[in-house]
Amino acid sequence: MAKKIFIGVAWPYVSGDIHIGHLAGYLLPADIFARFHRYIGNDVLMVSGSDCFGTPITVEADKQNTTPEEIVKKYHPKNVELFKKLGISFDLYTKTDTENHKKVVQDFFIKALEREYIFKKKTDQYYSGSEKRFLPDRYVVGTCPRCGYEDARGDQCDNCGSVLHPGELKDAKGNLTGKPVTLKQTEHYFFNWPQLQKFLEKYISKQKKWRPWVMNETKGWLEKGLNARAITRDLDWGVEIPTDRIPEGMRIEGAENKRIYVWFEAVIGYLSASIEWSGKNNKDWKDFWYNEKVEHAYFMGKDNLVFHTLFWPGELHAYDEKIHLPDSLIINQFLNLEGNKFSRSRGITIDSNYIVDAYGLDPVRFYLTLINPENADANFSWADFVGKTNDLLISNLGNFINRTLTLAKGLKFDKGKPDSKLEQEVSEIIAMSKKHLESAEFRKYVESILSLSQLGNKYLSEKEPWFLKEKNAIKFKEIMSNSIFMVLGLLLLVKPLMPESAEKIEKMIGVEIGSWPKKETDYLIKLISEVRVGEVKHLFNKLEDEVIEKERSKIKK
RNA sequence: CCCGGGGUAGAGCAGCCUGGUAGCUCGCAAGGCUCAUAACCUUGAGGUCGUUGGUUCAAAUCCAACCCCCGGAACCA
Repeated sequence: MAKKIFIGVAWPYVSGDIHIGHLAGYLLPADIFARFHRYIGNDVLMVSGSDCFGTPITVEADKQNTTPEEIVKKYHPKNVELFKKLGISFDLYTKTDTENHKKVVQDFFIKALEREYIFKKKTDQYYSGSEKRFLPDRYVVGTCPRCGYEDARGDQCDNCGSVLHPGELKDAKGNLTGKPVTLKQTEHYFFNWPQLQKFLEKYISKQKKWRPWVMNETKGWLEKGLNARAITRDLDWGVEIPTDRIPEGMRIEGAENKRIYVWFEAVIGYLSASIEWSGKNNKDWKDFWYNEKVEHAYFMGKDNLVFHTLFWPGELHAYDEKIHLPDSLIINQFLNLEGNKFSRSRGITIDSNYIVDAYGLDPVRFYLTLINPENADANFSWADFVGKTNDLLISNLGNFINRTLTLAKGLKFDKGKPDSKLEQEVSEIIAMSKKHLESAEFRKYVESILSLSQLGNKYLSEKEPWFLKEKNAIKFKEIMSNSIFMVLGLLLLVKPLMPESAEKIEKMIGVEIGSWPKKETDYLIKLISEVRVGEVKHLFNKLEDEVIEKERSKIKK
């Protein structure tokens, strides 16, 4: 019955700053989803890795006066360590500069070429004589030929919105050096997107699990029509073009100075990482890629949308028509910080390492999931973080568990049924949470957890068991048994979201829930009699108001 | 310019597809309770649903125009 679930998580740039926007945007949602599926007994493969190629890496290397290789060496282990600390449960977190990845990309390239989805073409590109290299269009500025705007970019004028072609810009110069650039002919491989238009339209029409705005955006792209795009660039850092495997007539000049470009190559990491994982774990990656019963879910931010809704399915189809295509594309909007965009250079950022060290992993996981930017941009503010942590996580959830365990300390519970109305309500909340987890609606999932602890708090206030402890021990035990039932429900629900806290609860009550049971409430009811409350500790610590000012002052304006 | 998203009480959001004079959480105020991390429970105040028009007996919800914010195959989740 176990289903195979492949989870592809967007690949962060190796030198990038993994801030809480990344966490909220795709890392945490993916992890919760993965934990949930393992929990209910599915066979999960979750992969990602550091994106080692692309301009930002070479720029960073130049800045630090070193090589891209050194940058990868320096930052990749940091990412690995960070994800371990954040509890992001990758089955494999690799990187794109491995031999394996290069080989898979080259195989992929050759196959798409053989299947005639790739053609070659000569174009004019901006060339910087002073730097002796071709510049991406966006690295070129000049005067717009239409409106005269002086800061127009190589491919587009931000002032009048005109799309510009190479050569149209007047007084074109490099935006980093300010030196003039000229046009120079260069030959590249292009991916033939128009050829895939029909296929992709059909593919899109079959998707049912995408968020509405994701579908709309994708349809918008298709309606405009896809254009062929170059998949190689004049670079020296990236996956080499496998010229010796290319038929004579399809070779291009100067291929040794060109590389397969990141947007085509990075997504292939999902496949190459699966292959690497299978080699290391003695498993067959094909079970996850050539299998009717497998489900593929991808997690990323909205900037990555078309690469995954159109380009990756298109590439896969060009590679092999039998390979499994993405099913769920769980794409988030952006997280802002105190109303501003995250920006490392402007100092508007919160380092993931720091916030977890300072405030604990689970409170961060909790809050970022609560405000997950699922359908619209969300905002992280320290005031809200402190408020929600204190008022929801601690006062509502933590407090219910704490007051129940404090009252129930030392009690031995008999086998028996809880209050049937309560059982019904708990059962409904559990079913609701499960549904939200399955459909990747994580905000609603957190809300349903809170509705259970709120139910518990209400129950205790109504029943006032503290009066009965002496007067009516039987009634007292009955009420506490019901409360423990709700604590067990919370334990069940909280696991994918806050694994550390779940473990703490298990320690305190002496009971573990290894896997998500088929009949949840029946199982929980059976567990009640096994509960022995030991030492009770607070799960989370309250945050002082001073935190708000202290942290806000660190964010530069 | 174009494509997509958003604009609903002090804050964060749901409702909009399938019209019927607004809902959730937090905050705030009052009361209750004391097992609990000044927590918990109850009640209440607070909104011309971005603007302007249109359709309709009736619009946050449908239509049109406009304004503001975010993203869009450089970098960036």
